[in-house]
Amino acid sequence: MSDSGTHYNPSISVDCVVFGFDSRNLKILLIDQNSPSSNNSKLKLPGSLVLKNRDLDEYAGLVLMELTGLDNVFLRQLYTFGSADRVSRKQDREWIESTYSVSIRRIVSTAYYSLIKIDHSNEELMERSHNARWYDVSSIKTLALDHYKIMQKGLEVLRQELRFNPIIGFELLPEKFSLRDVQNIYEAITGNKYDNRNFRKKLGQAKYLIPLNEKQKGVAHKPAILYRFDKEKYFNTRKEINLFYI
Amino acid sequence: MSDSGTHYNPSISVDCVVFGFDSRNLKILLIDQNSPSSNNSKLKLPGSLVLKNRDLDEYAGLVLMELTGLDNVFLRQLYTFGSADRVSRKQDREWIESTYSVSIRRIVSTAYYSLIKIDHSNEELMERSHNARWYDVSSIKTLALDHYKIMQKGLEVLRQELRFNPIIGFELLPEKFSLRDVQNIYEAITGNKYDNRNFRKKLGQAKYLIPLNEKQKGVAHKPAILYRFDKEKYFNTRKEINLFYI
DNA sequence: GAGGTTAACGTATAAAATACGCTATGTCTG
DNA sequence: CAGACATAGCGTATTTTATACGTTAACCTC
Repeated sequence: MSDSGTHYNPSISVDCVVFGFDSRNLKILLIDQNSPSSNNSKLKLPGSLVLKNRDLDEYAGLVLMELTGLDNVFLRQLYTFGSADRVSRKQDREWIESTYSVSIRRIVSTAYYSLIKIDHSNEELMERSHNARWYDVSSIKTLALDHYKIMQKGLEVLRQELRFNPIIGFELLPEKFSLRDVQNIYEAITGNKYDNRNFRKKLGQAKYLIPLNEKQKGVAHKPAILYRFDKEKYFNTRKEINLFYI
Repeated sequence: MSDSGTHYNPSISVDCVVFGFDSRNLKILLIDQNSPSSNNSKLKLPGSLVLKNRDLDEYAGLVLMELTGLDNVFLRQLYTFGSADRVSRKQDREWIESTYSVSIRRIVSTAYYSLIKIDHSNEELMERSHNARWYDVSSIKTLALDHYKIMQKGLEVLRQELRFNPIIGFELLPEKFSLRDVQNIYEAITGNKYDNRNFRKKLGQAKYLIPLNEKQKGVAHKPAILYRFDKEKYFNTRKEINLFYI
């Protein structure tokens, strides 16, 4: 975010773990921190120091809006990373100080995670204006600062959330999708494999999946019927979960 | 925490939602903010501004340690509250500024929740040195600052966590407990009622509940066998949860 | 020792999860 | 254009888990 340095709180930041899905693999939106002043190229999460008079949650939304151009996306708080030494490396500190024109000491960062329909995102724009691209989550082995740890936490929470809340699967899917897409996204996030016949039997109970009069085209096998997600039906027909594990 | 004012970061604090259980009701540990300088008595969560060079998570443990004298208690991050106006009321700001001898603007507070065996806590000490007492959660209708909202978030996360993780039930129970105690704690937290016969059938499958050669005494009905919780067996016999809801 | 109260065990039924057989419908290849 | 192939889509049988509820047991109080 661009603003005069003195308005930033030099000890509070937000970072966003932005997930997407390309019908096969889970993706994450990362910024290539390459700049004239630093010669080592390193990937980082989108994020920013927080302006002094801004709500934290609201500010995370702004950061995401500026990056993707998208408003009203799924965005939730993840965890707050507050190790005293998380910005202790000289090059990290210098990068932040030159970017924001502030003198920093320690930064507590509140991380958020967001789910985005990848086909809604303007990849060219993100690349041109922020050097941001989608990466395969499984291909990422290291990130700047403690951002790898933050990404891991994002994955953990995403998996946990998916157990109770199928909606997040639909935040990542395009408007029209096949039942196989749903299974792919569940498998990509949980790491489990499901029997296709039983999986679709389970989905068949869901009243919020509306079949369209449309099929896949150009696939070298029987084309699947496409579905859409009915948000209203979802909230109306969802039964109360009254269950616990021993 | 007592320290020279200049060492506090004036924009970051921790607050703790501390839950206990008295074999019937869910309790919360609160501090009566009554002081010579303020004449209105108001309850608040235990918490503190954070010293500049301290880890956030570690610092929450210290706050709890100073309050209860207990170390190594169950303590997890809950949520970070970062509204720009959460300390906007004049009396709130003045109370904080005089307590910590710092000038504050906005405070982002990271909230934690903790589970404590109520019989391990030294109630007299907590009351004498910190004006802290256990209150019935259901009796609390309002708290200082945005602490009521924080408490609600604590309850929400506790309920969510109890679905997958029975251990938290055992963090609240004493070393020896009856199956009825377990049911009571589940009912107190979830707000659901369970059929006692089916509930204990379910518990019967749990290999980590070890029956003791000991019964309740002095109860006006058939005395229940007491059990203990075997942490090792819990982690060894716990089966993988491979389930999701549509 | 009768009555009250909760523990503890049991049985019958419904619902959900799991395993796996089989046919249908499109594209691609020779 | 016939046959291979791949995934969609439907069905059945079995096991596991949840739910509902009947019954006896062991302690207290009066």
